[in-house]
Amino acid sequence: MIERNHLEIVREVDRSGSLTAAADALCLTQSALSHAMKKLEQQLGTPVWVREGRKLRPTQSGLYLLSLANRLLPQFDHAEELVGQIARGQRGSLRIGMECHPCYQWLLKVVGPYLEEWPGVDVDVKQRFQFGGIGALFGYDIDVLVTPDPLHRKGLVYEPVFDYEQVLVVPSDHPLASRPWAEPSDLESETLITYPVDAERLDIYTRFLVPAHSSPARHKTIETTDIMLQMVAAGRGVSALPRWLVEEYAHQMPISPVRLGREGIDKQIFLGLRERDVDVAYLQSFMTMARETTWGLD
Amino acid sequence: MIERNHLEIVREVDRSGSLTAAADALCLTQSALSHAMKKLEQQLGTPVWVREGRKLRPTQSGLYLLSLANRLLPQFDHAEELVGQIARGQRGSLRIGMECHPCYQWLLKVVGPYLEEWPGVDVDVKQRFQFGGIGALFGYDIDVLVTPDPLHRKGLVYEPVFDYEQVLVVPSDHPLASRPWAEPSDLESETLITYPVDAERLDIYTRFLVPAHSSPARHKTIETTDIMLQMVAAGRGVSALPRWLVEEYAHQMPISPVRLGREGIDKQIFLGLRERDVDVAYLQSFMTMARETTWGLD
DNA sequence: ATGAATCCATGAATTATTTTCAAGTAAGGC
DNA sequence: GCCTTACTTGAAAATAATTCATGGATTCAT
Repeated sequence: MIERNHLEIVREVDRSGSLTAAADALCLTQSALSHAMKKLEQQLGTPVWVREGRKLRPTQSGLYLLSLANRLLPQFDHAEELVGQIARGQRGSLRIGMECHPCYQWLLKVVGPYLEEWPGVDVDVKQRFQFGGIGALFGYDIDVLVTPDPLHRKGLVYEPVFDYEQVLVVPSDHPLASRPWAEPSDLESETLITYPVDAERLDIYTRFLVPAHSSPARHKTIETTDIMLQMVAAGRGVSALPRWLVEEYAHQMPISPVRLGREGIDKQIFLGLRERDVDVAYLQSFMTMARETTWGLD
Repeated sequence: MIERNHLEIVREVDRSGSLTAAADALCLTQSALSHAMKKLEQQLGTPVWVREGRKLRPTQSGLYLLSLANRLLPQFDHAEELVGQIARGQRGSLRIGMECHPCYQWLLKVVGPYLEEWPGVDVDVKQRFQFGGIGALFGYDIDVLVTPDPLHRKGLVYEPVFDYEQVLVVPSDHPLASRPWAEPSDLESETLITYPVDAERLDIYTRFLVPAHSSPARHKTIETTDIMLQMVAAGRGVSALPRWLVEEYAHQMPISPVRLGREGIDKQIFLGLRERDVDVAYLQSFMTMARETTWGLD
């Protein structure tokens, strides 16, 4: 009924003062405008203008349509601008899923500069997924998954963003603190503090304790990194975290990193995303910035 | 580019969950929708949906378009509803021009009930016109003119709404108060108070004093009826006003009406409007209510 | 007054767009 | 595996928008 072009005509006639001038401005003939508005007037059941001499005077309906045009047309224009930005990958929402607890500290470093560079992108972080991180990716609950386990699935791609060593954290005055590395058996008299996730997802079990058939004296779980490290500093247990993270906290509290085994446990963090999205500019940029941020940590 | 029908499609696909269902709801074929959206996607440079199995998942652009649709489409609907009301004369603006000072009191009586009956009509009253009341009508500054002088012009129509007698107002204890009528010479010792308009527009001059070559001792002008009558009541002068108005105020203050001359001065008030507007329902109704309100005054 | 110029309306012809029709492809259910 | 469902696509048909050509009305200048 009322279409965008009708509003365009009403606005332009008001601006330029005549059908003829408006037609020029809109790159149409005066006749086209006349026909178009006549049809609209028939549908509305009221004239939009009345002829007065050789001028057009807007009727009440015309005045109302004019106000409508001035209200709606800018919204159409703005919408097209915005969709254009989305199309060019300059705008969108970046929902980041985290399957790696301590990575949250790292993520905070990446997000700050990223938000500055991509003002059109809204960032959100999710840490709990009903069907796992990969399910969340497929289900479009998230756009990027931060994970240490790049489980390959068709339609997903992974890219490593940084390597780090997973170390044991002990109080600075702990006997292990001065040892070059820890043995699994060293933990048999300790309280091990971890994030509350399945043991299969904890490297200290899968790659250190389990192969040696060891286990800690006690096992506690804590949600947040800060509290976890305060517990360690207070001598209430030991934990396993990335070396860079421990070194960062070591300035503030009496904790020390200890290598896990002679060779140490090396880990990699990957960013996974849907194959379909690899060309989206703001996602690509996130990958790049994620890799670059790493350098400052090593 | 983005047209109303595109938004309509986006909204309906979201509602019904598939192109096919949306097509049914919109009374079009599924193919038509597919073509229409494909064209839009080409213009925008981004898909609106991506196929996922045999479902469509909205992209970022699609989600944005959906929010746009939910925002703009109701405005289109509302606009059409409103224009329909304007077309049926149920909505509009009624700007009333007054060329007759005391009529303002009368107008107040009309407007109250009128506003109740026509909730869609905005009423405004104007009392000063750069090119006279008729100029204001022609210039679309007002829609109705309340005037005692129905100056005929092509394109205008007048209708009498009420008759009244213009009387002299004197303090109740004034010698003239008990006389059956006043003579022009009676005013030669009086202060005459009038509204501040040209003498040619004051009947007490044109139809009473001037024919008798009389004039009052002094002439003062006052803008407002209330103050004018308080001045009269206080014995500071006499004035000329409609009898109904004087009788109304006589309950509250010591003033009395006196006929002007043996025959009295009879006047008529007309409503003038543009011929083009005579069929507008809310204007017609105003005329009717204006006439009816009069009855209560006689 | 009269003629020229300006502006809008209108009907017919043309052009463009939208819609349908008729296959075709791909995924999901049995 | 086969049937059903849902979207695509290209071509044809239907519809709508636009232009062209013209006419009527008003204004302006002579």
